[in-house]
Amino acid sequence: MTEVIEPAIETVTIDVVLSALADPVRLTLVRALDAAGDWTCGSDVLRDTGVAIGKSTLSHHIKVLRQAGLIRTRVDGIRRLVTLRNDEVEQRFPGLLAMLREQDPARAPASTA
Amino acid sequence: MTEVIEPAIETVTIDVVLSALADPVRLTLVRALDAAGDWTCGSDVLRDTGVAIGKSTLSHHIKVLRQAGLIRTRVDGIRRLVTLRNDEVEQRFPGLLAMLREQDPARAPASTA
DNA sequence: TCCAATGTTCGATCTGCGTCGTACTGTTCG
DNA sequence: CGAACAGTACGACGCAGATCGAACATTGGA
Repeated sequence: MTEVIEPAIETVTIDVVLSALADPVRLTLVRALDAAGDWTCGSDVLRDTGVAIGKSTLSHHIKVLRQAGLIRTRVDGIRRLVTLRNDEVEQRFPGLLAMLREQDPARAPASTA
Repeated sequence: MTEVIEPAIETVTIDVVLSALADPVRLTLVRALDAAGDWTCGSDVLRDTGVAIGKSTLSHHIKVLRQAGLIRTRVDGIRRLVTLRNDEVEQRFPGLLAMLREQDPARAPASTA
């Protein structure tokens, strides 16, 4: 009941997903949520990633990601918690999240030699 | 020797690929090249897909796709032939091209019921 | 009830980039 | 050599979207 509306995963098209992921800020957010693996406060993600944007801009990006079917928002008292729709995205677009995880600048690359 | 310079597939990042595929025209071009499966003249792709853009714009998009490591350009006499770097892209980003092929509006969707 | 905290919405601004037209390059052929 | 063809390079224009600040909404607690 405390979930913000989001599209069913079957109705999500790859076109919209690609547009959503094309922005560097949103890509960072998705990667951070993927790394967190659990419900996370939006502003906490901002702090963790070091992305410097206003709260209205963050709200905008979260909205885009949610409408693209990539994340889910849950109302928890005073704050909104967000999470990656991991399994659903994996089911609809197999391997997509793995591609984002690879070459993530926030994680230490394998070839640091 | 008659190949236009292109990045090695290992140096291609998912970020750049996502940005390249975020544009609807470029997405159409990639899908058309994927469907063609062989060296194709750029202007022929335009005609086949029905995309209405000027030739300088087409040249721009082809350049973006090539720099993103997705396509290859070969000089053939007076014209330039382009092709998808199918195997390399599949190796680096497994499943990516399949995602684009699915839900391709140019191909008849499976569920036309 | 009043206030603080978190996030959304709205309007305005500004930058990036998709688009076009023209000029230019390179190739083939007469 | 010169003309026609295919594409590239470059500068300019316009629009979509990223960003911000301020006002508003909602919840929790004092």
